[in-house]
Amino acid sequence: MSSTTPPRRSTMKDVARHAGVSVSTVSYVINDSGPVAPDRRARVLAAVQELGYAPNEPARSLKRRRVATIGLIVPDLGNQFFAAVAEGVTEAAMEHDVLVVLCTTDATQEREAYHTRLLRGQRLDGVIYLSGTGVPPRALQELAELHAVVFVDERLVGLDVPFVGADNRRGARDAMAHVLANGHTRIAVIGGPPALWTSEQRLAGYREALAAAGHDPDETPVLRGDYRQESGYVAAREALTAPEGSRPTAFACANDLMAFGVIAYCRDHGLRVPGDVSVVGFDDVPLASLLVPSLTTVRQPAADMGRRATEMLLAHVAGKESVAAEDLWATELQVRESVGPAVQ
Amino acid sequence: MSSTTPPRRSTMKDVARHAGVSVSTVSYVINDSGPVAPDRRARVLAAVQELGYAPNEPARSLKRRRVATIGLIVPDLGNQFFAAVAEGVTEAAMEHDVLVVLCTTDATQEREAYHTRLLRGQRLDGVIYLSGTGVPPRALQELAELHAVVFVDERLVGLDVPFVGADNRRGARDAMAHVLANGHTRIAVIGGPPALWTSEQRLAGYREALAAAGHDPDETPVLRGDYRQESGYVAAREALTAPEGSRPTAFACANDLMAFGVIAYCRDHGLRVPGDVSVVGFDDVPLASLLVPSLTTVRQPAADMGRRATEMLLAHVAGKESVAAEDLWATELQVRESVGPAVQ
DNA sequence: TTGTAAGCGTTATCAT
DNA sequence: ATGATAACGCTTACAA
Repeated sequence: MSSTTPPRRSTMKDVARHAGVSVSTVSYVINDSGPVAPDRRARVLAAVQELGYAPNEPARSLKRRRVATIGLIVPDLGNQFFAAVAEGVTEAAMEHDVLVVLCTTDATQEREAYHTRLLRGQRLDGVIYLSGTGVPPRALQELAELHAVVFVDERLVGLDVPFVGADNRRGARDAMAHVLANGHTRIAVIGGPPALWTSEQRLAGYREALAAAGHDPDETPVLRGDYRQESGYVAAREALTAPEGSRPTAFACANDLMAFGVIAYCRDHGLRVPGDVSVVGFDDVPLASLLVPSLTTVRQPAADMGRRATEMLLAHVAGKESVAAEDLWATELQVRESVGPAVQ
Repeated sequence: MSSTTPPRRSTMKDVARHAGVSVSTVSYVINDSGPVAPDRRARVLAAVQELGYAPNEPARSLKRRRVATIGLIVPDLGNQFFAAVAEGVTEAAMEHDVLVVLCTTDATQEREAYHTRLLRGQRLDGVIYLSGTGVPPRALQELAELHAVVFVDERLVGLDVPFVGADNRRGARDAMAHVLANGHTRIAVIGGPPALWTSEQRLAGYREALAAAGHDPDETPVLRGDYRQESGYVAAREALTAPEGSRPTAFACANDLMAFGVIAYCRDHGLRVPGDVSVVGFDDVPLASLLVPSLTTVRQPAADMGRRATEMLLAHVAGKESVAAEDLWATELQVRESVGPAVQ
């Protein structure tokens, strides 16, 4: 780290003096926002080079009333689905020369509230919000009034905010239909937190498929996880230590991480997948296809969703009023090894 | 998104007028930076509440010459190791009420250069830099002169910048020693890009262990990957389609992702791990323990490293000159299923 | 204890 | 085509 005293950065004034022109001329050159004679332009550019001048962004933001920065609020990057959304966001932002402020909430209301307040104070162009709790923090209402906001993946009701997500219900229906097509009758569902829209959508999809196949959805037990691996492990234990005969032969998991937990439980207890137990997940994170057995799951185009949300946000900021209120992406069932024929 | 016209945010002046005091009094209250009589303080607070006032950060930054924001440059979040570092950074930053600007480079020189330039212009308090190429962009020198910078994981030579990383050489030596202890003699190394310090350190560690066990390190073939899964897959193919008898029975992979690639190749080609082929990785990403077989690998405390780097950066910004030049973390071998006894 | 006013480094209007 | 100059919203001497 520089142990020298902070070398005072040069300002436009310095550049102007150095080039023998006025500050406005320098500004015109920097922003290409006014007519400048070729020779003077060259002089300015040379001075910029020489002094290593770079504009002071806070000053610029103050004047322009625009910061060229968006916020991204996301539960946790350890979940590759969220990581992929974040990648999509940063890539799209980069194409527009916009900075991304990253906030991770660990899916807790406290941290969601904290970051929402924090971003509220910033002059941001907008915020991409992935809720991990399903509960809008107080400040979110204000945030949404002050800035452009787009929800991604998780939809919060009661707020007039555009949404980018996947057709969760449909995806879950396909997953369950696939399990049923393999002859399973005793199926356990491992859902996400009840407060989340995605959880309920996926549950609804599972039930739809169950009903369509002539089952009574209410007879299928629903265990509640929290979308983390550990909770899948715990749920698997609960279901698989039930009285013989009522144990499920298949698990429909509301996300891949929990499905990984189920598979880990099976491995630790000598159960074969898919020999003894079949498993489907949701998300299709990169490692789903790598696992042995590879995981049958539902693909969500995470990076695309992040990119799209960013584009929507920036389009809105740019004044385009034709911003869609909703952008629902199709999911795609990925048939792999973790689902096999039912055994009795 | 708000379809109404942007509700002009109130300024300190508004609050002052509303509370019947001067702007300085408001500033004193907001920042708790001056003496204010209790009743007037209350009036100000009430006005703030009523108007929903929040300070204009760009203006504040302009005046204070400090932005309370750090930059984070990272190759890609799809690699859970980097994602974990990023989590550590955001958590530490949150504790200091500092924002994090996220930049992903996809490990390309172009994007590293782009983001370095971009951040150079911002008035940041500092930058946490994870190189994906090993090549410092032009602007990095300037960046480091202007801002506090800390390298994490990957060390770039020739720049006087503090470093937070793991003892890569030692970790690799342990990994290779473990493989050798299992009786393997034909071992293939899958290294990272030659330009990276981590690649060379790990390679050096492998060679050290080889030599210590009485092998000639030069007889061990080194295949070069790029730390991505696919390159591990390709390298495995290359090594395992070699003439019978010269095929390796074990792979030492410079990171987990490439080890996953090797395992995927084996799965696709009917080779058992660890029955036919043993594999060790490096990083211990969350999914390493989940894989079947679980991956024997070297643990790096990624989140801790991110946290520590952030603390160092902020300590430096706060003027504490006692910032260490280097912070090397111990690694820990995680013995799991993917390494077994050598077979002939 | 409170208020006045001078910047912070830009951008953009308006003369020239 | 160029250059003064007045904001932008805040912090902070300094004055009262």
